[in-house]
Amino acid sequence: MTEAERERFFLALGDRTRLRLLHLMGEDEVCVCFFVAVFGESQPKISRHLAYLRRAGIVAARREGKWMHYRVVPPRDAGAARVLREVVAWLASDPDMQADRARLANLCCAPRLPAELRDAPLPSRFVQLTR
Amino acid sequence: MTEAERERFFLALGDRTRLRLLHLMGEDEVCVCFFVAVFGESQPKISRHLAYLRRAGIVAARREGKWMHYRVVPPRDAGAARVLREVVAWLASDPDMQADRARLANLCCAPRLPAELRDAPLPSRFVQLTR
DNA sequence: ACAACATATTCGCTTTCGCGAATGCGTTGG
DNA sequence: CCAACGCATTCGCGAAAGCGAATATGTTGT
Repeated sequence: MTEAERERFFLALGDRTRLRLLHLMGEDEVCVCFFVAVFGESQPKISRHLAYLRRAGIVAARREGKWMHYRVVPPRDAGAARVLREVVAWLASDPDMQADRARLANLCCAPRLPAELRDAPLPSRFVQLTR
Repeated sequence: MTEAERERFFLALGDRTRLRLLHLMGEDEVCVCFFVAVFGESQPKISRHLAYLRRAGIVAARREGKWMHYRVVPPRDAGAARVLREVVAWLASDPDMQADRARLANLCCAPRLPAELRDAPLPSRFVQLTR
């Protein structure tokens, strides 16, 4: 990992929106529309921050038709991977971050999803075998 | 630790000069003049970066007469402290960073220090019992 | 008291970053 | 084929960050 890549790695973590994104992903894969819904932020803003994290090698994207899923991936550099694991653990213990998780859970387990999430693929931890 | 403090923490790590400073300190305390000598950078530049790290709660300063010593300190937040420990370990395995350590060692163990370091207090790992 | 030393801080400039608004692009359903 | 959807990217602006040069501040030796 070059010096510039390492700088980009830490700068990518130096923004509360990007940290919230990382925490909401956790060990799971999350669709972009859920980030927009949980954070109440504009879609271009979320998209730009995800691009930033992607360029820093911290998340990976997977397209499923028109739906884009994102997940945290361990960076190729072992040292960076260890740092990132500690970061995610740190975020997991934060009450404000946990509120985001709660909002995601409330959303996904609601009797009826809002219109704009009606056909959205749920994060796998919320997928029931019977729907 | 507030959201803003956490952002500042990561942004503080998002600069190669500040990372080199952290690595050169390691577990030791280092005088400002050695940073200037090893990096070959201007004193105001080094000073400003140290101030940045200080404000981020990553280093602490100790004045000894006119000499200023800096050392890495564990942040008060336990999560931040764990992340920082991983960061320092990561830096320790980096060849370019190790070159800085080598330059510091060469400097401190030289038969004669350069004039501007003549009276400077050496990092404790280079202090011999007999001088 | 004062000059010299070591370091911190400010000023002004340039570069980089974050964001709303707008737009571009790939996919999908009719 | 085309409109609608989901998302990525660009534009332009304001804010933040990095740095050289200059200066301020505390300490020390004469």
